[in-house]
Amino acid sequence: MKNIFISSSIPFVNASPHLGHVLELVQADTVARYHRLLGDNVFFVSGTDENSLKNVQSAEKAGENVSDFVYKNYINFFQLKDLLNLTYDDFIRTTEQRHFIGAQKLWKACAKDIYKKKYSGLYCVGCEEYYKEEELIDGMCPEHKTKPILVEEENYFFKLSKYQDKIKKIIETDEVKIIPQSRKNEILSFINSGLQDFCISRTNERAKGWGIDVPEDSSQKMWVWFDALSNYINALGYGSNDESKFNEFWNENKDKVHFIGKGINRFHSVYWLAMLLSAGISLPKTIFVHGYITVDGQKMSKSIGNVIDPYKLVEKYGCDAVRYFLLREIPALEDGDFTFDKFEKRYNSDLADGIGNLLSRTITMIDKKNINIDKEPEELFINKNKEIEEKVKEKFIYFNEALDEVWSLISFCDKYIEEKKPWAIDDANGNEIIFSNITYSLKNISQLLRPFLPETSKKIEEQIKILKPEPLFPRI
RNA sequence: GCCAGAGUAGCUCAGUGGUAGAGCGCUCGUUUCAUAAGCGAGUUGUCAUGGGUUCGAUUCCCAUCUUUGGCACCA
Repeated sequence: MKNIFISSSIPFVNASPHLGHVLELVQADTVARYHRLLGDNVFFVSGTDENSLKNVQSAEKAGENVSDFVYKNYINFFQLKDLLNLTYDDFIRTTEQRHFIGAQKLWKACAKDIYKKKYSGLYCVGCEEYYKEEELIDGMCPEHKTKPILVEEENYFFKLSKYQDKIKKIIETDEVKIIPQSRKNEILSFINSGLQDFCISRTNERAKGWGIDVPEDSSQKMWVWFDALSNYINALGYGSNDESKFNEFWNENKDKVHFIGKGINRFHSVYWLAMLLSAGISLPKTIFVHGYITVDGQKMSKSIGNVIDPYKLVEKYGCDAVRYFLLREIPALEDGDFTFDKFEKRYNSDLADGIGNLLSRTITMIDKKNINIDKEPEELFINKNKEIEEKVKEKFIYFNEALDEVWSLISFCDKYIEEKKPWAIDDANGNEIIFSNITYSLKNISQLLRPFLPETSKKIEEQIKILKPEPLFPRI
């Protein structure tokens, strides 16, 4: 039995969750469940990033108190757990006390690499953001069409440059493994372009008083990424009175996996590693970078109005149907596309007509003909099941391919039934073997599906036990 | 602009120096245990475009186009 730490990234709470957030959570959950089934000691954590200035701006726009606004959205994210049958062991909000303590401890642990520097830039008051000269249009803010003002500010910087060679080597040698390769290449080329120190604080004024104080300098707030990344270890009690979990699952443990979206790879694969190196804390083992979900080929965005609400989707189709679509139709490490048409085709052909129908026809015949299914399965079936089991294990992390293998076993069973025509057999003996083969496979399929579709897996087991057919997925 | 990846049947993708495959969809046939499901057969492609290397390229090389991503203090 080994310890495994698994994290999802922590999304901003400036809006409700969409299908893209759910993709990552379902992927991470599937892996967490898989390892628990293998007997590993899993700690799976998710959370919300609540200190960003974006949250403050969104709250203001909505005319709400920032804390209330953030809380409301936090609830929407947290409840995804029940919605999608997720199994995090902990959920950390970055406005929690434990996170503040941990973030500040990490800052202090990096103190030798932190220094103060004057920074000047073109600042748009409307956007509350700095712009680079080349981003301006005719010297004006592209958003507000006003002339930005030259602002000078003294901020804290982190000596990222110092870690360039070290990080490069760590990534090249897969000491920290970035999956897939293309994302690793991207990071390497970024590093090769030269790492510069980065700003890790902003003035209280610019942060609107929202965020975590820089230790021993309450005139500044920590830049949101510096605090946010530490959530992973803070959830394990880093900085608290009892750091035993932190030691057990992080510092003295190798198996640590971050699930992130492609947009935040750099923060994890470069900044985070540098911060940990600086603080003398051990590094994650794997960074698993997934893609984004488009809707009918377009980016999901509020302005287009094509944002898919996971709550509505689950309400309409059910939890496992949504989990199945995300894991089967969206390639694990690339972008994928959602449309209701694709969703329903997938649902009908794989879930209703595939596993659902196979179970249904099997149970009905066993029940009607009162067939004994306790016979030893034939070698053909034992071998076939073993073969699929191994393939699923091998391809597991490429969820779509692993599920494809499970479905090939379903198809194998359907063909076998067709060939044997058990409905035309009166002889109980012949049917006993046939259905022992099939139920043996169905039980196996149920086992294989446990991490992916936990509810469905349970239902299959139950139906075989009580022999009462109940559609797993009613056809749409 | 620079760098990297991708461009193969309606869709999602696999693949190979010797004139292409899977699943889904669709059409037809067939079975009846089943959620009008299952099974079988069939269907479609200038393998992005233009050159080059080669006896021969979709597969190698070059260019072009399209597309996706990265190009730091902005998730």
